[in-house]
Amino acid sequence: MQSGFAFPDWAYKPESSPGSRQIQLWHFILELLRKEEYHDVIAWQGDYGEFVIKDPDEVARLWGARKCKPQMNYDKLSRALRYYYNKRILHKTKGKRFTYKFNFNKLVLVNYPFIDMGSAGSSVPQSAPPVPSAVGTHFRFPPSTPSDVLSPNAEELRSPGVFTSVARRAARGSVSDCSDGTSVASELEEVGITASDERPAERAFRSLFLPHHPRLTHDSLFRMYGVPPPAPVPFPASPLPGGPLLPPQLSPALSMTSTPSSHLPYTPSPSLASPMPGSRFSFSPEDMKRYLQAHAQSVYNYHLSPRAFPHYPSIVVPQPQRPDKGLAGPPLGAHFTAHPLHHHQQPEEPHPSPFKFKLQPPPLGRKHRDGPPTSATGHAPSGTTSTGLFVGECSSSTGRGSNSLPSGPGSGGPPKIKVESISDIESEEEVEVTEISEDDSCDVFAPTHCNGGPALLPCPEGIMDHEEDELEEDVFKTPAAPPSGAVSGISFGVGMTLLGLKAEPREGSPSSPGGTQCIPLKLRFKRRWSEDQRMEAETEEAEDKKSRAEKDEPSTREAHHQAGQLNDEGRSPASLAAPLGAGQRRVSSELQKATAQLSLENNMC
DNA sequence: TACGGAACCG
DNA sequence: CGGTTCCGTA
Repeated sequence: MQSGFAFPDWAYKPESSPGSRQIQLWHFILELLRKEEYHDVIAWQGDYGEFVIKDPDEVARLWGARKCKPQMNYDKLSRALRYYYNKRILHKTKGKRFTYKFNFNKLVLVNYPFIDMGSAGSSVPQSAPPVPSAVGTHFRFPPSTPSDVLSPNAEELRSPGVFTSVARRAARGSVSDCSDGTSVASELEEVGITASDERPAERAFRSLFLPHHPRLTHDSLFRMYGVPPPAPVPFPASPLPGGPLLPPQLSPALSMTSTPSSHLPYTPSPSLASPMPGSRFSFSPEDMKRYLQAHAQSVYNYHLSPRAFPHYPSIVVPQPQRPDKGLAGPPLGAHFTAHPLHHHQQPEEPHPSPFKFKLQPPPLGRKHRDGPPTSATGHAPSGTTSTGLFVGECSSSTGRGSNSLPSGPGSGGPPKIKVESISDIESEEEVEVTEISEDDSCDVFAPTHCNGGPALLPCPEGIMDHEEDELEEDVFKTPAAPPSGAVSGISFGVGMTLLGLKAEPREGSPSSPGGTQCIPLKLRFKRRWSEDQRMEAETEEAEDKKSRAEKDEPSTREAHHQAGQLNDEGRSPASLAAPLGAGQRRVSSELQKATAQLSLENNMC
């Protein structure tokens, strides 16, 4: 058996992945945002992540088209958006009509790396959202099932990301199809076939994700995607000597962990460099990676849930390529260290790759409710759409009308208590702190064991969950800076800054085994992270708890227990609870990890 | 215009 | 789960 280091199921839930069939509203919004074509209907505005829906009806229409819900309208769409508030994916910008704000810091991109929203090139005028763009990178496609995963190859898969902006172009078409995208056809196309033109979006996505490892066989890809992989991969064959394989499990974890920070130093990120506040983030691979990482975590934390980002595996952040040393040893961690992937194509290159995207089947109407078709509510039908397509087929049966159900609470309901998290509000004053969660990587990933190798232990979900809950609010409200911060910050940038961590970690532990110079830095960062993290964790915990308290608890706890055993650093309950003491432990663990990693990496160093 | 509960759906 | 639909409220 292969070691299946597969990651636990729970780790992947394909359903919402980018490639997966159901597109999520926020994904969609992002897509629209990135396209200039739609700038008149929706566009970035103001702050980082803030966008305004200029033409609500149109947006709704587009969305409806995408989902094959002809009856969609802004009211409904907005409801959906409102649900995002709780998830913290979005916030409403108060006072401004139709204006919402993404919580990029924690979320998104992860799923849709390709979206580089703002990047658009500079083309976008002011509106350009400073959003981080495509961070495509390594996002791995989550296999549906663990079983799928399996092969080591798969691992490799995650390969380097491609950070291209491809996305942008790619995305374009996305809006359209109800019919078209649909499954069947598209699958075929994508499959490798080229599809050169159609559905750019899909392709793009796919391309992004695609692993470029040649090694991956179709099969593997196939498994991963569930779709046949595109054949040719544009990337060079594995550059890594070691072969792409490394113990997968380790690497991911490790890499995540240490990586981010460590590299930072070396790379001057443009973003940092440039003071641009809020403005855009550089698309350099490094940044992106980092960003991604960060997001990744966020995501998790976020609740976006694993699916969004399978735990570390997916991310694995490739290390930023080390500029100088080309050599790049094949550190383990890096399987994919960024190979030289060609990120090149920035401009808008279309990638030839198809992506699978399934659209959903035609809608049925809803059974119950509907009533007589109220016939159109008057959406403006046609016309506008740029891309034309859309909705062709949706069967719309729905005519929702009036059948009203009594829906009343009627009987018996057990009293539900809802607890809302009050704190949400915090956003207001919230500190922007945090963010840095990335460090979770450590914990979260703790997985070293988890995935662990050979055995796949199921990582306790709980851990994550709990942790993940949400720490996130963080930056959300940030004024404008996030991008840069985030990026750079990812590791510490933001955190530091915000937190005031400043760069100085005390380097308590003197030596690192490797002796490498690198180490120290890494360690430092780590520590820092850990600390931060802790803080966050605590905070978050508290907050969350409120809200979720009721629900989750039980399970969570259990999970924790396990967790505790497995990895200390993975915040066991205790650790969380315990402020410092635990922290130390954690640190040490981290150190170890770091060390380990270093050793791996140290080639580079 | 915006919010959010509730039921329902896939 | 992630909406969609509907609705009452503000």
